[in-house]
Amino acid sequence: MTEAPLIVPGSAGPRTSGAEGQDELLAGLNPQQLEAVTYRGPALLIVAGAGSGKTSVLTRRIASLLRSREAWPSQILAITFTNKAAGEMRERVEGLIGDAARGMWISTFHSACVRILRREAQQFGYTKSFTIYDSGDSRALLKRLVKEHEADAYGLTPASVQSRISKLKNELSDAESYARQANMSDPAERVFVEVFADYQRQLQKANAFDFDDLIGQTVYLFRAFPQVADTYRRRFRHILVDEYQDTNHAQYALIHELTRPVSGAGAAPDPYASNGMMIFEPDPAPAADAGEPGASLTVVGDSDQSIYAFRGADIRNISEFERDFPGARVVLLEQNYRSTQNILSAANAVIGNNFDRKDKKLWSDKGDGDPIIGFTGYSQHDEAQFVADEVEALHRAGMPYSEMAVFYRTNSQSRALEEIFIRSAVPYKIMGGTKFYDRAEIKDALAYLVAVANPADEMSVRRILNKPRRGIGDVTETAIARFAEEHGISFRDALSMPAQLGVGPKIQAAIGQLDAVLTEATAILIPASGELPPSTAVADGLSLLLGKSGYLDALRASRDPQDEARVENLDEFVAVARDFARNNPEGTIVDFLTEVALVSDADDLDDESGSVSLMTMHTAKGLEYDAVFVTGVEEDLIPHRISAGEPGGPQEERRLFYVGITRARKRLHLSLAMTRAQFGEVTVAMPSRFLQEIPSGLIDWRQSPGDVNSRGGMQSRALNARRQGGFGGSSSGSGDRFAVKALPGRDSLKPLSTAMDKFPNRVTAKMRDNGDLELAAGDRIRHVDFGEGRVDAVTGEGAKRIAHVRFDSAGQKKLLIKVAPIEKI
DNA sequence: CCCAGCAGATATTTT
DNA sequence: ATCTGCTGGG
Repeated sequence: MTEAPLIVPGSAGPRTSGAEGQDELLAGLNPQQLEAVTYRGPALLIVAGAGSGKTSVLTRRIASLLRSREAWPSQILAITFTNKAAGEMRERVEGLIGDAARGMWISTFHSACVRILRREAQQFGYTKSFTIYDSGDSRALLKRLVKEHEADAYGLTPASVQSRISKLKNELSDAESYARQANMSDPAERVFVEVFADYQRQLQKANAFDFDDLIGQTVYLFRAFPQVADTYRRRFRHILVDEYQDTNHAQYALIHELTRPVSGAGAAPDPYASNGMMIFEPDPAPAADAGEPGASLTVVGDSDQSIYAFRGADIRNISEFERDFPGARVVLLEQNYRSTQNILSAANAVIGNNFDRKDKKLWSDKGDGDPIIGFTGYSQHDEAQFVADEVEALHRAGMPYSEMAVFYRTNSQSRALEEIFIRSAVPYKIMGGTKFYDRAEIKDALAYLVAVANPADEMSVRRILNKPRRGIGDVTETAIARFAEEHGISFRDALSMPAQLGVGPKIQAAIGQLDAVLTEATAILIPASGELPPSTAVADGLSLLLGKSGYLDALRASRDPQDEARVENLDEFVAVARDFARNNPEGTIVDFLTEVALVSDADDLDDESGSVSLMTMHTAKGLEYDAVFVTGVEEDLIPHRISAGEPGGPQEERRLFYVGITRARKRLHLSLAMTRAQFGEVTVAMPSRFLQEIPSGLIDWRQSPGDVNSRGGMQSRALNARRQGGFGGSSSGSGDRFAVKALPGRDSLKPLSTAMDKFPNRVTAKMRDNGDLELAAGDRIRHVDFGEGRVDAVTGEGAKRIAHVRFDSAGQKKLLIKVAPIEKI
């Protein structure tokens, strides 16, 4: 990449002079930002470090294009990473220039592709009411196929097949093209190809796309139907892509297709080229009508924040941008307007350990700010308590809850935090994670809607077949499927002829009733004559389906206490549908299902709600908060254990950690726990190597790993037995709190160990080494926080012995004997 | 066909 | 620890 060209405003390439009003759009920008907003040319790469104001630059660039009349809103396509980011960008552009912004496409890759596919689906064997399969749906389908093909005999699991298919689709590969280059003498490969091909057939039959197809099939569409592609090439004159470092090959290809010159292709394409599969490396269509040049492309990215390699993000898309788009201008934004210098110094020190990156140092003129706070808990609950306490302290000091966020590496870590937050009455909300739409009852409700919207989607019809219980079991289901097969009708249509299925009268009645409900709902949701249904149709249809199917009644009649919550969830879902109607008066059931499929919980825009946000570090990308808590900063968590074996894994984890800490404006807290429960097992955790990469002077440990660690007694000897080793630490000396002096040369190439022996003897009054404490049922103990109690039982062995204690006032607890602050009395 | 009880897998990150 | 899927008795 080139270095940042220092540009004098006005010297930039061909540009239309923005009329009056441009000045305010440009106010307060630094020279690089100004260049990024005003440069006009075919291709622009904005390398934007964390917090360098790229969103502001992007929105102003769009506003500037619109205000100067260089573009109509409809000529702009802006791609963001999440729907939430899209919504925010739209709001900000509208804030700058008002209603003149209406008509722009600002959306994610997936949403944009769905819009295109819905319009063009008929071109290649789909209908516009196609279903979108989420990961769970495709997993379910693959589960069936793996079984049918007996692929498990070759070591294939639904999960592994799913991930392989996804990776291939991200490379625009399909079963056929994969088979051409695979070793087909390997039976496992053959059966994989079979499953892959069958999977694709089933999707097509169900009139469904999976997430990856949304991108890949759009690329296919553009390549197979140049005149369709031309429509969009003519339309979108300015394409802007945010988070470009996280685009995968399919997304890259899509952008490439869209930015080609209009081909003016008149040649009739073969609509069934390659049997409905994707086409590869097509010859560039000749520019017949010497028409429009390709759209202008602006991409924004930061290779230090590339954290989606696992789903095919290819960092080369950004690093080779100039090669791909000759004549591209590159602008570097390095001044950070978000964080204090302490936070940035820590971030720089950490990311500096990635060896294959271009050096880039963020700087801030905000001053040092507060030190980073470190804390080491005995357990994840202890850690969570620290976070909750600190949140409360900050709140009392005047910081709104909505300005605080807690990050973790894996979704499962949110549990402990939730428990403690509830107990501490800290208002919080979880972004992403186990989603509302993942609950069984919501999926059931969705399946009812899909059964109406897209009856070809057999999976959905099968799902609701016996929900609620109608006495329809495996035997009946197979009978229906066979009848449909024999008569060449769909599974759904077979339901309308219960008498011919050869099943008992009771079951016939049940099927007939289900068919009637679906038919009635169809009349509401999809009026025959083609007139638009009323905006309340979706909510009405949903209520009808849930009511007349007996689904709600069955839940209400149940005495399982969980079912009460399920009814509430369904009520909420109906409320979601009503909300949708209010926001989208013209919205159809298909629009509703699309939104549900693509808009995750994290996209909810109600940040005003005054709660602390909990999310994974991945979800945190693009967001910022006054105070940030990064939790679970432990080896095997961040960097995650599984990443260790993957090429580039640890480096990606480092970037992820970097993303986490650069979200903070004023206060950053790094915390970890010495023990963590996973799979019901308590494991001993070690501080993350990344902690040592932060200069010690920047972290103010409330309780350091050394404090919590035992004083090297027998307990930790086993752990110490691990080879200790140094590793090119950050140029800024690693902390003496971490006793780096005791380590061998830092240029040692040995794998880094974070064995606790790095954390010296800093025994505090609070810490104990209970390694040899013998406890038995009936013993009485005293706990620092919980007071006195009686041991009910002791389970586990050695370092993992757990005391089950009934405290006199604090109730029942399980304690890891080795580290719990307890004593026998 | 339904249910209870048990065995086994399962959690990295996301659209 | 929790969820899913299987199995055997109703």
